[in-house]
Amino acid sequence: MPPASQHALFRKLSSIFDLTSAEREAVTSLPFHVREYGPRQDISRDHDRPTQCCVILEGMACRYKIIRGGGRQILSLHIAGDIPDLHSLHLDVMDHNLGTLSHATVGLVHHDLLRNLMRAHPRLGDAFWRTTLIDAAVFREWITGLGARSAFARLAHLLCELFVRQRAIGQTAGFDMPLTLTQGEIGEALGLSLVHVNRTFKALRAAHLIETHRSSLTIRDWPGLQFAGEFDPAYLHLRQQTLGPQ
Amino acid sequence: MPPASQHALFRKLSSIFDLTSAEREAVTSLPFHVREYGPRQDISRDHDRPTQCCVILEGMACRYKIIRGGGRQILSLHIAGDIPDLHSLHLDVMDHNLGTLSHATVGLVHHDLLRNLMRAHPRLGDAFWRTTLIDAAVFREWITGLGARSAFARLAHLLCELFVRQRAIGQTAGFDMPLTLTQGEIGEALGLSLVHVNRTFKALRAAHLIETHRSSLTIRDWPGLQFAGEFDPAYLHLRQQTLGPQ
DNA sequence: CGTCTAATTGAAGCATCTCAACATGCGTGG
DNA sequence: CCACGCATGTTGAGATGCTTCAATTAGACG
Repeated sequence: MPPASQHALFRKLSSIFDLTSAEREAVTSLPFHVREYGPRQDISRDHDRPTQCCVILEGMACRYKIIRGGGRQILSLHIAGDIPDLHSLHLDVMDHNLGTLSHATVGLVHHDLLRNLMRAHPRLGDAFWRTTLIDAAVFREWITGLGARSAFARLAHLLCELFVRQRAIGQTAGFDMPLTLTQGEIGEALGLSLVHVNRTFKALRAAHLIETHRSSLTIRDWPGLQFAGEFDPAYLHLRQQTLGPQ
Repeated sequence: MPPASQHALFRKLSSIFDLTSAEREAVTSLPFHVREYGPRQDISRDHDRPTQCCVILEGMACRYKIIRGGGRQILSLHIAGDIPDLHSLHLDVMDHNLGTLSHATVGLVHHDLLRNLMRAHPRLGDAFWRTTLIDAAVFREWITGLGARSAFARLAHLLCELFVRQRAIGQTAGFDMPLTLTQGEIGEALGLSLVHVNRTFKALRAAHLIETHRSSLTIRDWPGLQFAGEFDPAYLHLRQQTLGPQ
């Protein structure tokens, strides 16, 4: 149980509520099995019956579904601290795939151990439940974007969400954030073609809202970008302090 | 605590796992406050901080968000047995609205009572958690439809979902099901204009997949409709027997 | 440097939207 | 029981946001 793994999970839960020292101890002593994945590898697949959950420790992963015709729809993006298959604790069969986007390190924990932890510490159980509820809140926001917003607003919104979530785990510097997703992957998430994502990036740049670099992005006009994306971070249900300055 | 309310909630939980007699007793003795709503009334609103949860006993409700410009995006549809604001137990602030579509009867239960129930019966707690996870699974499927499927497939999929869910609670007769949603409301759910929903209905009829009546719909070709909508009921995570014959 | 992946741009096509008109059905009051 | 009014459903025609196909450029890495 390496320090990095404790750190990511502990930070995640702390970003949600205050742990007592007993709870902290219990989480910290959870035995993880650490595993490395290359980019574009599946962690678990549609129809699988997982027996463990994974905490992302490093890198980026996504949930996705395969569409008839060969394409895929990305359902959510996951960064360090996320537990993207926590639902498998109570939903036996996977109804989607979970895979990496970049190189990633994950910590694997057996379902039984998590169940025991939650029985012994009901408040921790509630905190884990809460993380799955926040997941659902993010899904709702994505539905809204896909159903009712233009490509311009959708992309702006996605960038806002990534910025706030990455800032909450200390991965941003000022208004710079890492962005290793390809435009094709962003298209798979936003339900847009690669070509149109490219044109939409161009439009966001032309509106002086962002600057793009190789594998990072700078927000030039944060209020403007939020407005363009109709972004209100409330749906992320972060504690006030994790929203950070600005 | 009228029999109808017990019935809907009990059936819901039974459709998810086997209750012991003690658990059954505990659920059955939950004190509900029954309330009636007219069509198109809000049960709770964005930014509210609910102190109770509602079980739909009769009628239809939906979650929705208001979009800049006045439109709205419907996020999910809810029928008898659903607890569409169960998330408020752990997410203080509503990030969307919850309103009725038709006339509806709901049973209200205070958060505290639910929390006590779950502390006393952890397996019931898991069952409630599971219902919110199934909600999230439905969101994922909607994201897939909105992001990657044509209007034709989206509408077919929605009808399949409504059919299976209504059949699971005994609201269908053969291949007939009630359908009180207006085409405008369906458009708000599918991210389509009212006009295009109308044309898509016409196309589904022309393909001999469905027949439409005033406030009900008959599925003429169930395998065909499922194929058209790329519908696989696995994401609803129903127990096998509630999937019923066929 | 050559090779590979990702980003960029142009041009034509199409799914879906908007605007507008009209039809149908149902409830209500006279 | 009929007549009106309102909500819902239906259809036509033109506009547009996004897609697809195709080609080119730029960057990263051995």
